[in-house]
Amino acid sequence: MPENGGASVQTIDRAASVLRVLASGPSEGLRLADVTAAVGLGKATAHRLLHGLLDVGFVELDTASKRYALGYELFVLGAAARRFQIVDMARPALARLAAGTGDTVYLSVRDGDQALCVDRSTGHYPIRTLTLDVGDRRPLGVGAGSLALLAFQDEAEIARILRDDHAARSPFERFAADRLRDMIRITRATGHAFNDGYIVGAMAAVGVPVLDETGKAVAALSIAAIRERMQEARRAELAEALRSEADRLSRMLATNRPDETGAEQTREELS
Amino acid sequence: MPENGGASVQTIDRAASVLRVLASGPSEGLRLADVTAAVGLGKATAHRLLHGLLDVGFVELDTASKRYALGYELFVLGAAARRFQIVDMARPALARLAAGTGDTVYLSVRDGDQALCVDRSTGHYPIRTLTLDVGDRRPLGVGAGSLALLAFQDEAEIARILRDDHAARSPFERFAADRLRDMIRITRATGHAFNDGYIVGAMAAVGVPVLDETGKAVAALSIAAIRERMQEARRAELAEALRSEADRLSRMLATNRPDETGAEQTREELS
DNA sequence: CGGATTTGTTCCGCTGAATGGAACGTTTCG
DNA sequence: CGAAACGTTCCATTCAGCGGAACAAATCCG
Repeated sequence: MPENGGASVQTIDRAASVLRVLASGPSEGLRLADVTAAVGLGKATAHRLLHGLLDVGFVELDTASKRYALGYELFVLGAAARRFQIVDMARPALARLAAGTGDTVYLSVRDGDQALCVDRSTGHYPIRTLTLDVGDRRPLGVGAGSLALLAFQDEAEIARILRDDHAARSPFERFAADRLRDMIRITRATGHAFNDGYIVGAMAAVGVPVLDETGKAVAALSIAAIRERMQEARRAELAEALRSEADRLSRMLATNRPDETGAEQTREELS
Repeated sequence: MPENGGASVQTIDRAASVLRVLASGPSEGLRLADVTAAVGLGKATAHRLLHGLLDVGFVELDTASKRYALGYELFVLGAAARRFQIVDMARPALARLAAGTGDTVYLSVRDGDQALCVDRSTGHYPIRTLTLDVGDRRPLGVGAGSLALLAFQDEAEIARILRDDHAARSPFERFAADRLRDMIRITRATGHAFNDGYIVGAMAAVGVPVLDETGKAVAALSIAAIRERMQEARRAELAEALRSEADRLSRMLATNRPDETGAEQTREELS
């Protein structure tokens, strides 16, 4: 029984590959031949998949140039993935934090028992500390943002994760269950998570949760810098800056208003 | 040979149904049973599809609550459908126009040989004229926004569409090829399209193109109102307001900067 | 301009991927 | 605690998807 690549449904797997190829291609779209080459399938197969995706609106075909591109339905579905709306909402906050501190700022959300980095913004400070890429995952609890997410979950949830996820955390030796329990306590007491070089020796990071109405963390903002830039006093200031933006986001989530861009109000012209 | 519903690839069609069900459900996600009921498939089938989608990251499963929701990969793909980025960019413009005029404002993009309405904003004027829903399509040329899109395409393209798309336009008797040719000429001369009750008698609309660097229309802004609110003078004012926002959008597309939210600049805190 | 080549589309017989009924666990609820 | 609903796994059957090949259309080039 040959291992096929981890997909449980072949067609879904292949269709997803096709979509990803289109996503990474130019916005004008790709020709059938390009798609065929990139996904490594016969042209008949690629053609059939593309037209299947065309039927459901995930792909669009410019009949003149015969170029395939991602379609409107996919855009709609992406926008309907509401958990991630926070990325758009938080973009200005990340930019302000990066500009204000000079360091690298991350936005993470909880995804199952992992923290998923969904956005990043880089400040001007010359030594850049890119420990996480957008799309990267960490076990819950490992790293400042991830720890902030874990510390503000339900008690039962935390207990389960500490108990079950040993395997996932094992590559990070400083994050065993008993050490994590202490960290969670401190995080809750101070309101922010602190990672003092536990993953990469020279690097430290602060993280704060973004809470929903029920007080559960749905996202985390964090800042990473070399340890010299993370001593007591500065750390407190960073935590404070993070907290202020995180609160703003919490309020935005609660009211579901995007951001006060509406400052510029235009008066009535004709009625 | 029973008609199955128009899908050329069954699995893609079914998977798309599953995703749409998840999209229309609550953001906490849906249980397997809910999905099963909504798509009308056996639970074994629904389960397999969901796990196939899980493998490619289009769906996420909260293992504690056993709820399925749209996943991060779908969000990423949606964001990669760059043609539609303009929706986010244009939202403030639509809001300003709706507030400033009181009427209904539409954003359309070209999709093949159709105009696709991708966003709408409603003003306060009591008589609302909702001729188009978001997601609706019209043949290119039919309606103010659609006409603005058509008029600013390549010559060859326009010729082909006028020649080939009779069938698509036939439900709209006032938009035959020869009449359209005149309309296009006028639209180009004045810089805006005008639909003086050609679709729905009591309704009129103005539309302007959003041009890319090459001068081709990639989108259109339009305003619809009852004919009384669309006389000569007001029409000119509306066209002017649309034009100004459309130009702004063109510039945004060219530079690919989102919007000048960055008004509030935070000063350096520590470096 | 016409022949060669590359690209796109359709066809069709074969096959294994997807199917779904059923049986087995697991959770939920009264 | 027992019953009902829900989630997961299994497996024989079959039809959906497969892909080689033939055909058609567009593109290149001498």
